[in-house]
Formats: sequence, C-alpha cells, structure tokens
Amino acid sequence: MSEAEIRERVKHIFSEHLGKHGHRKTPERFAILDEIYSHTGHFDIESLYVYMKNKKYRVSRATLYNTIELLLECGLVSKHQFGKNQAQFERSYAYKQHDHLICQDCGKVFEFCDPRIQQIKLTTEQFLEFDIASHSLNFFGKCRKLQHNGTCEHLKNGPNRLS
Amino acid sequence: MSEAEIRERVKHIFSEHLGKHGHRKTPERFAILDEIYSHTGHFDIESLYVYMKNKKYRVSRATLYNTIELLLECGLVSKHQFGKNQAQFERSYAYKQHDHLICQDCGKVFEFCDPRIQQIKLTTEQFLEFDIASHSLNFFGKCRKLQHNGTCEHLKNGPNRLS
DNA sequence: TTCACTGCAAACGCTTTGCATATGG
DNA sequence: CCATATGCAAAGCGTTTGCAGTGAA
Repeated sequence: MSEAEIRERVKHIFSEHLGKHGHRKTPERFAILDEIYSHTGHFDIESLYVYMKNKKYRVSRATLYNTIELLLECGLVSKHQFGKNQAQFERSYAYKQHDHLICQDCGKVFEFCDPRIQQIKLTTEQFLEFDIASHSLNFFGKCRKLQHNGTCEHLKNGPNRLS
Repeated sequence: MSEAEIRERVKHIFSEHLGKHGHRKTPERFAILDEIYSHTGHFDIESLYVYMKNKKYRVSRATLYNTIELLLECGLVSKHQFGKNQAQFERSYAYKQHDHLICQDCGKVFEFCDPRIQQIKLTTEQFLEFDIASHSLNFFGKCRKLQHNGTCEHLKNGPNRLS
C-alpha cells in the first residue's frame, strides 16, 4: 500500500470513528493525524507540538493530547513507555506487528519482530479467559557491537524478522 | 526458601552490592529493603512512603528514590510501567520469572508465566547481537468473566504456568 | 575528620484541567 | 443556536535536584 493510500485510509477510519462516537470532525484533528502519518518512527507529544508550531499550525498541547487519545481508541496510533516518564507514540496502521529492543548504553530503541509472541498471546487468552487487545514486549540490554559514537550501527530501525 | 531466609539473603546481597560500589551501609537503606520484602505484590513510591511514615519511620521520598535505584541495580527490585505515569515496583529475589496481564476494565494487574518468552529472548540476543538484561511483556485486554464488582475473580494474583 | 547520605522543600517536566472563545452539526 | 472543541495558562502530580545538617567509615 502506498503512503498516499495509507493517508486516505486513516483519514477515513478516523472520520468513521469520530462519527460513530459523536465527536466533531475538526480541522485540527485531521491536521494532527496527517502530521503523524507524514513521518515514521517514534515521537513524543512535545516534539510533535514543536514540529507543528514550526510549520505555523495554530495548535495546543491540550488538543494534541485530546486527539492522540482518540487515535489510540481507533488503533491508528500506539503508545509506549520505554522506562522513562515521557510517553512515546507511533503510527500503527498498515505496519507489521513488532516489539522493541532498548539499548541501555545509547538509549536508542530498535524494532524486531518475532511471530512466537502471537502464540503466547493465544495461550494466555485461552487459559486466563481474557480478550487481549494489545501487548508490549520490551527487551532492555546492551549491544555487543556498540560503536565509539555510542550507537549500534549494525541495527536497522526497521523490524527484523526472527525465528 | 522461607520468608525469613529470603530476608537474610537479600540483606546480604544488598550489603555486598553497597560494599562493592563504595556506597555507605546506612540504616535507612536496610529499613527500606526490609519494608519492601515484608510485602508481596506491586507498590509505588508514594504508597511505600506513606506506609513507612505511618510506621513512624523518618524517611524521605528522595531517599526512597535513591534506594530503589540501588535495589534495581542489584536486581532485588524490578520496575514496571503499566501505561500510567507512576512507576510500579516489586521485590524480585527468589520469585519466578513472570509477566503481566492488565485488565482494561478493572485496572487490576495479574501475573502469568510462559517459558516461551525465554526462547524469544535467546533468539533476539543471537540475531541482533544484544546482551539482554531484562524484559517486560504486558498484555492489555478485558476479562471474559468480569464480575459485577468489577474484578476478575477467577484470576489469582500468583504466576500461572502456561504451555 | 570527611564526604556521602539524609530530610526537606523547591524545582522540574510531562500531562491534565479550567476557562473564555470559537465553531461544527 | 449551543454543546463540543479549541488555545492558552495555570494547576497537578510523579520525580529530581539543591542545600544545610548528619553520621558511616
């Protein structure tokens, strides 16, 4: 699916969600969705705020928090806490399931993907009689190939299929 | 291992850790360790503070944060972020590996244990050349057997072995 | 004696809330 | 119209920091 197509689809999904729940379809909400889907990778509210301010949008932090909440509800954005107090977010439509590996030396967050997590999820659902909506798996550790500049160069940021 | 024995062992481990790193062995630090190991389950700094204050300890939040940091370093306590901004902690010596299931209806946190997570960890270490020190796996969902009082009565708080 | 550690309170940073104004339905 | 959403700023709240006094080594 092309990026342009994704943009259209998420707009439609968001619009449906707002309609179904009696929320207004304000230009701010769609502008925020569009900004989020114009990038990849993780972001926090503050950097999204600064970024939109720099582009001369008239937007407030309050509206960003409000809108992110709506986007979480309809699954277009996912939220992470990588041990710090500031929440991290990422666009999640049309992006493969993945988990995170956090380097305790350089602080960087890498993505990987291991399908076995789905089996654990299924077993847990069956045995504990839960309907699992989402999960978060984080590994914390140190890279054996840490470079002098403090980064793990051999790791790409895209999901790596394992097993 | 009995609770009394655990208490002695963690005191010894903490003492060794403090000695090895040139930290002082203050009574406050051992009092905090003892309080933490006199309970099971999750706790946050504020409730530990209130609890110790009620027991007439003269302790400050600053020292609690300081000491928890030392306890994290030597693996006697582990830290969790279940989606809220307040960190949760739990004693981790002589307690089997487990992960968490968070009920989105009642907010309760349950424990379960699935050995397959270890395989995922090993594969990730091999393929991505990381030394993984710890992990956190959280499942978020809703209990199919939610009671009228808003709790999931059939789930025990102890780890349930799956698979 | 010395300097790391302590309690206290102020500062900090992320998030939420209150309120007057604006606007979608 | 008018209830909901917005921007702004203040308040909230968990955590960190600064500092003068304390006590472990």
